[in-house]
Amino acid sequence: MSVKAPLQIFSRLIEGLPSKQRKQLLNGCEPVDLVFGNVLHEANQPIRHVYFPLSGFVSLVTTLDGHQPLEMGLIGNEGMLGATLALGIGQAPMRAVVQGSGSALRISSQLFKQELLSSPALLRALKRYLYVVMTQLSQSAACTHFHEIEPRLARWLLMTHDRAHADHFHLTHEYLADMLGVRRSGVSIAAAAMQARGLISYSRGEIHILNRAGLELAACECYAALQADYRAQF
Amino acid sequence: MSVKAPLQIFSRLIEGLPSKQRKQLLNGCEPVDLVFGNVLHEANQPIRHVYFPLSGFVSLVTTLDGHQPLEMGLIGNEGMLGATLALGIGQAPMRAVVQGSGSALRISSQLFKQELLSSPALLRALKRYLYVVMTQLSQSAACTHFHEIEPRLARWLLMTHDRAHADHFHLTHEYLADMLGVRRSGVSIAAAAMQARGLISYSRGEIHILNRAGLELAACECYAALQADYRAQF
DNA sequence: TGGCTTGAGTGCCGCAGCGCACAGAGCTTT
DNA sequence: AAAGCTCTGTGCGCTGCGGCACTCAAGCCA
Repeated sequence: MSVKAPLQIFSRLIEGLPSKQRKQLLNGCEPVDLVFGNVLHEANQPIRHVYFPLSGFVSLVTTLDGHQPLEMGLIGNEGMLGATLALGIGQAPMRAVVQGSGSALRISSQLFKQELLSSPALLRALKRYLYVVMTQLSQSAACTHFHEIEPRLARWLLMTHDRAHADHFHLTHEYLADMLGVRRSGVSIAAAAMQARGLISYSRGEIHILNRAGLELAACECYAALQADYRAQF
Repeated sequence: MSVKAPLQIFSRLIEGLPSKQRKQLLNGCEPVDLVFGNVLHEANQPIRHVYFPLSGFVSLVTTLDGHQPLEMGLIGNEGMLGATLALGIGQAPMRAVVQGSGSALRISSQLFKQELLSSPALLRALKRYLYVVMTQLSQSAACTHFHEIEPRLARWLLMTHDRAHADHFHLTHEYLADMLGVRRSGVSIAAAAMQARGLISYSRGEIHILNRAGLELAACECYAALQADYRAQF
């Protein structure tokens, strides 16, 4: 995908700013491609750029010793990467990996810090967003622990669907297994069940969302809870 | 336990402030007893008071539909309850329950907000603390998912030990099971194993730490990781 | 066209932890 | 002293999932 204008896809965080501050922020931003698999930053490493995904999306993953990674958060055009700068901390708490190719706006950390100083609305938005991220973290922690693979997979697909702005996206079972912290064949079984019910279809990594309403029924309540948390703040 | 001077136990967060700002903050604080089991605030409810535990400690728990609660964080004299006020949000992300009876300092949210405005060092400390909390959330999410009961229990006992400032504390297996999100008898088995190895002893809810070094070996690396995260900021 | 790589289906075994249930042991209450 | 409650030990059957491994199908490359 090239860096062409992402039709009608904006960063919701930026759009929420008053026009003057928005323009100034956009002034410091440059469009970039998000390429599947790229690591935007590692855990405990400095944040060089702040990203506002547009059509692409990014996932935050933690890694634990000899285990596969585990996804803790998904960031699309409803959010941003690098919000911890609002805490005055230029370090990333987790690894950020591009989950879905697409476009984003980015701005250097230094410029962004300046923007934070001159744009109170931006700071306020970031704080709210940070709060949302915290609630998301605890919600998904509990979800990961208590819920079974299939509802979690459904939730995950819904969240990805929201951020991909498309009815299909490329993701292998292997990859999904990493996100959910489970075995690859566990995903295969859950996905097959959902395909059999006509909720999705997939082939060689191409996943199509066929029945979104059905998926919502199949997902655990965490999906709705996370949405509600976001809406409560924005 | 009465509200007598908690000998030599201070709030590390407050102690880190420059003396003028510290005094002013302390001025607005009142000592209170933390009583085991008390709920200091519910999830998504307004924060009335900010607490700085001294000898007592508090745990943050999430609840999911029909499941037992699950602990997401422990707060002792190294931290505070209500840090989200630094985000300008007067709402609590999770339920806060007193885990260990003891003392704390508390201050009303309103007064605290004023302090935040007049004390830049306080604000900075809060921001750092919030960052620590975020890293803790993701670390324990992964730990809860991947690690087994025994190492998790050991980690939990260590964390409690740090915050209880005593070699023994009162906690039933039932309660521990809730914190870890597991079955009560699962805790019984893990605890019995650790008792057999001479790491702890317990009887009717009274747990004694006998061999801290051994516990550290039995714990998963998450304990060390969490400590490192905290130290990196303070 | 044939081989290679990647993604997915499937099966087998093992196990940690669940749900449940009951029994015994130690404190508390009257 | 007896009754009752709370806390812990223990057992049984079940299941979701891990580890592993093999097969097959679909693209890709030469």
